Amino acid sequence: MTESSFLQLTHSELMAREDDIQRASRSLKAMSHPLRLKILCVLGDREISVQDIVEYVGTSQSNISQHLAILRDKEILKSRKDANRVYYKVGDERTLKLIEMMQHVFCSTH
Amino acid sequence: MTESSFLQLTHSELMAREDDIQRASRSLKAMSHPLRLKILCVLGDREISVQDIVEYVGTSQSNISQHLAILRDKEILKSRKDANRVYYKVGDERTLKLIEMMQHVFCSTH
DNA sequence: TTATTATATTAACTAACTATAATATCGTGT
DNA sequence: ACACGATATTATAGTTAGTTAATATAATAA
Repeated sequence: MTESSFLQLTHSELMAREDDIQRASRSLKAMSHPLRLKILCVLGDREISVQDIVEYVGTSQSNISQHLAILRDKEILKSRKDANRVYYKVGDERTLKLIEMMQHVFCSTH
Repeated sequence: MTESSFLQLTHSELMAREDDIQRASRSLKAMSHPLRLKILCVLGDREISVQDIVEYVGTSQSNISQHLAILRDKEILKSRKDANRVYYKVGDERTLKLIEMMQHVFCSTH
């Protein structure tokens, strides 16, 4: 451990990094489930209702609802209620960019 | 489900997407653990030995070794043996870009 | 008010992940 | 051959995440 940028950090800078790591890993973990990732890809920059997501993704309504709750709790998605339907979309511009970047890295056609 | 880009896809295109989703979620899951994410951030574009990673990240040698194995198995990291030491670095340029993008999205200072 | 559609919640069971401790392997120097 | 340092592997036990089925809530329509 002769050369280290880490050793030049103050205590509070190290703590900030630790916070970033914790927050990032929570978000990434939320995104890393196949069904949830598929939800994100289906959404893209659109806003889609729960029942349409169920049809696109192809599993039970209960299962989708639970996965949507996880993405909502981690602030990756936000929801809007209209009449008796609920619409979901990606929470912010940076998350959307990250999803696009993931598609660039992992998708054969993008 | 009136308007759908998904409905215009052929069977093999849908299968390719399914493969992309599976592969991406496996990789993201591997990256989404706090210790593994910290390893990736510590590495950046450098090549670092196991014992230095142990010191930087701060857990047992056994624990680090197991997490490195997971990242290696998913082809996120590659390793090189020199004498009785093993050096790790990020597997390819696209993964490195993705890590930088994650830092851009999640880190207070980057 | 009753029925119906859309979404969310809860319970139960199973499977997967994690950290620790103990042990094994592998390379190097004596 | 033996000891030592570096890394990997295995076993175990605790924890968390996943799917399914059943039920609840909430809005609308009849």
